[in-house]
Amino acid sequence: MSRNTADRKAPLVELPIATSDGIFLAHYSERGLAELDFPNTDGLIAPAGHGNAEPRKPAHPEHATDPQRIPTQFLRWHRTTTEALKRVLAGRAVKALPPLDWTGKTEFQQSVWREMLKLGPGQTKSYGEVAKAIGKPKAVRAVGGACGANPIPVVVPCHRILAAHQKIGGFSSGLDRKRDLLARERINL
DNA sequence: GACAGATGAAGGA
DNA sequence: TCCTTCATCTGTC
Repeated sequence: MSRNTADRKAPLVELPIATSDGIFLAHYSERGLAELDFPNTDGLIAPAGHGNAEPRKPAHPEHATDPQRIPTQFLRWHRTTTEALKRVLAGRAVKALPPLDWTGKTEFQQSVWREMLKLGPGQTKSYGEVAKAIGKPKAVRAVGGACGANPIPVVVPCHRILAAHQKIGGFSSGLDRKRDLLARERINL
C-alpha cells in the first residue's frame, strides 16, 4: 500500500465553470486539473471526493484568482475542462481532457480512475468488472472506495460504475445526481 | 493495527 | 425474491 498523501500539493488556481447545472469549481495545480467540485442544489459548492466536507460559497469571478495573472497554460486547460464537462453533462463523448494531477493518490486509485476514463457515454461497468480489469478481481470493495475518493467526478466518470446486476450502487455527491447523469446518457437501471 | 466501506456471492426462508 | 451473513481488499486514522 502506498500512502503518499503528504506530498500532495495544494491546487494553485481555482476557476469556476458555469453550466446549466450550476457553477462547478475546477482546481488546477502546476501539473493539471486536480479537483472538480459539484455545485449544490442550494447554490453552494460541494467538494468532491470527501462527502462530509462542508459546502462552501462558490467563488464569484471577482473573488476567484485574478484572470490577468493566470498563466495561459491554466486558461488552456480550463477551456478543455469546460468543454469536456459540458459534453459529459450533455451525454456526449469527451474529445479531449487536460492533464490530470493525481499527485499524492495511490497507484490503486489511479488505476481505478484510468479504467473509468476508458468508458464512453452510455457504457457502464460494475465495481467487480473494474476490479477484474485492473487485475485485482477481489478488490471490489476497494474499487468502491477509490470511486468515492475520485477528486474529479463527471470528467472522470465514476457515475458509470454500477453495482452488480445493474443496481445503482452509491455516489459521493448523491444518488439523485448519479441517476441524473446516467439518464442523460440514456442508461436505464 | 484496527476499522470502515459506493461489493459480491452464497445460503436460507 | 428478499434478507442475512461472510469473505475479501484497500484506504484512513
